[in-house]
Amino acid sequence: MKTSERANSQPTVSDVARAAGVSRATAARVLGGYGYAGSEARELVLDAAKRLAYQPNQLARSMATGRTKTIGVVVADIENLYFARAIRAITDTANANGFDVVLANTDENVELERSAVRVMLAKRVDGLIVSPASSVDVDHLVEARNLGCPFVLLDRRVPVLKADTVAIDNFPAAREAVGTFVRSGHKRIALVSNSRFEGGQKYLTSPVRERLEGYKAALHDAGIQNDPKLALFGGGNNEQLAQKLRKLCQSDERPTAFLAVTSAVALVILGVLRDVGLSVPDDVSLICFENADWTVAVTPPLTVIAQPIKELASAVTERLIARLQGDLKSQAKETLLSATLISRGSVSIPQLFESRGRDTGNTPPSTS
DNA sequence: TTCCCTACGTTAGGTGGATG
DNA sequence: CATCCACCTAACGTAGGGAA
Repeated sequence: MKTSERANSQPTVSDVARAAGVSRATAARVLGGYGYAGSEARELVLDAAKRLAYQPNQLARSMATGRTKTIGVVVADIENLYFARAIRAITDTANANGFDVVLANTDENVELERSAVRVMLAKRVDGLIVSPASSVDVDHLVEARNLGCPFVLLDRRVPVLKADTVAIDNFPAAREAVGTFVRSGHKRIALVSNSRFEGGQKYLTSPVRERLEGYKAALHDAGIQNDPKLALFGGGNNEQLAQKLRKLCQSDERPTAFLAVTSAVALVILGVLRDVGLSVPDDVSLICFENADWTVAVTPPLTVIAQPIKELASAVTERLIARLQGDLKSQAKETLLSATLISRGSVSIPQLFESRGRDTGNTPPSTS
């Protein structure tokens, strides 16, 4: 059956070639921008393509090349601001390099992640960008690699995979944040996360684990004994986290400072503080990871640890594209980007001190 | 039921003609 | 003979039709 005889079919290279009076191959080379083509033939082909509103058939192209020019992105939570911003930058970078993006959400669930990777492989994506839910259950990623589908890890490190990774250097960032509390005179400092903690620290995602380690290191630096009750984990449930926080805030062992591992957790903390009648920074100091827009719109504006999400996501995409464009031999590379503490107004000297101060900028609070 | 063949649209390598 | 250009065609992976 001839192409032109099929009903409802879009014009193909054959149609363009026939309309232009050249061979199929010549038309294909002009339209594909490869190989030789005379200027006269080129003009005829482009004119015919315009007349027929020709659009390349990506399915056929993929069949011939074995490439789909598609990148699969598997992240834990697309509602999370951090990932939303990352996806935006990944899409921009991918598009600029001629790639499309297919997205999957896993809700931090390894089974969903496994299934998402399977779907991506079935769709024959050229490569994957993954923010793995687990640093232990990664057999599906090993399988993807064995099937010739390269991947780069976004934000989370999984040493056992020896994979290209682009992440934030969380340890010093958390250490600096806690150090800021310490320098203001805080001794009871809590770390708050909404992660699951069953099975212990090794089951935490690497950013949370590294922030926890940075937190502990800063306490150690200051000679403050680590109180396990002050590391709070919500188990993926905001209400459960709020309950734990409420209980802690109403106890005699109430912390005077909170380090939130995400801006979403900071929102939960602010809600609880309002409920129990505590204010920031007079009663409690607060620093959170993520420079979310709302953190400057609240009173006081929050001191945050800003992460270079755009750079992170661009770097991860560029790394994958480099792999796809032939860099299959070079060793896996781990890139760590620095986070920056931005001092605003949510850290002050704890209540037990006679005088109060507040960080109003980059200068340390007065202790006079 | 199983096996083989063809169609789909494009790419890419091989071939050969025209020209200087 | 070298270079440029255009044509021809195998191959890609899968669905579906027809033959055995």
